[in-house]
Amino acid sequence: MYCRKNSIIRKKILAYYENNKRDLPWRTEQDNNQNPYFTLVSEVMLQQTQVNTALVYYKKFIKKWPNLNSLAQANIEDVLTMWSGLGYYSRAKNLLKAAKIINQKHNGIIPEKYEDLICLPGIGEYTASAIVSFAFGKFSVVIDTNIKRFITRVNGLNKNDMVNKLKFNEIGKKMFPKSNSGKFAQAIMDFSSDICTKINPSCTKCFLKNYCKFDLSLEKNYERKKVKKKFSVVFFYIFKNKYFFLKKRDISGTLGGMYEVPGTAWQLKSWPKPYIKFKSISALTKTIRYKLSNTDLHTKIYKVNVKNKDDIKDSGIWVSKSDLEGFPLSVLTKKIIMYCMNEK
DNA sequence: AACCCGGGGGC
DNA sequence: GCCCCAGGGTT
Repeated sequence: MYCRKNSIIRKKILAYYENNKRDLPWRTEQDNNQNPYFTLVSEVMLQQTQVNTALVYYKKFIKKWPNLNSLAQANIEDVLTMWSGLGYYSRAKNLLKAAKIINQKHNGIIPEKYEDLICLPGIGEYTASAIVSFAFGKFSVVIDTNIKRFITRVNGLNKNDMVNKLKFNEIGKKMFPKSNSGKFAQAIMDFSSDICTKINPSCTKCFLKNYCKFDLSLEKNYERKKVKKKFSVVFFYIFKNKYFFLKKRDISGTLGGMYEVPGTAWQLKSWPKPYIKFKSISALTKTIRYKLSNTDLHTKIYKVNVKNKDDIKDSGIWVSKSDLEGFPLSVLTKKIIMYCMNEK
């Protein structure tokens, strides 16, 4: 059934986009014909990460690996080093894996079919539909949280409406334009970051205010807040002159393949064996409280000045400050190193 | 210090 | 569906 309201929304959103669209480096071609590789890299970086944060990494990444083939030849340590500080490092691993699979099974060409894309590691429903419509110009209902919020607000939905994935898709199918779905999705995202923001949306100046059933009171107390889990960890900054000791984490598991100053697991039970002997000679240097999405990390840092590098009965490497940019390090590891290096 | 933003994957 | 992922941002 033809819906006049959706037609007006489409027209106004697309017009807004023409005049206000963000100038982003992956939006290189026409709106439904973006470079598929640029789309892939940017959309993976934008998973759980906001545009301004991803931008710097995106530019560095594309400069180093300008096309899919070059990325497929890369090694994981270089990709993780590039990703250092961006977080959620399994994205980097999956992106490299996906590039290698595309090289082997798809002749180096990023597949155009949703069914092929969604089989690649790190590519889920959102990213697959984004590539399909942004790069290949096919109709696809792209659903991210901005678009969910938009659909919820325009239709005045509330928590009693039991809105789930299917419902969003159903509404989206009627709302997204048949020939410009990718452009429309990107338009809503820009609109959401500018006008239809989560907090304090600019409803009074919004060009859709007469077509929107949004009621601020409906949105209050939607989510209940989660309690962050607390963990205690100990790290050892072991140094001799300007060199300090780094250990590579096992490639599988959390932060796999990243380097760190050696430490305990998240639940502190006892000091790991190679470091027990430092217990008596080192004093607590610093406690850092480091908060992430779901965790509240209490880290204790011990600085240990060793006389001989052989004192460490553990596998690892000795590096100095100037070597650091060549290694994949998490933000917390960087903080610990910076603190210990600068502290007298 | 207390919130907010946010997609994939494993279960 | 729900939880986790070892971030970054604003107020």
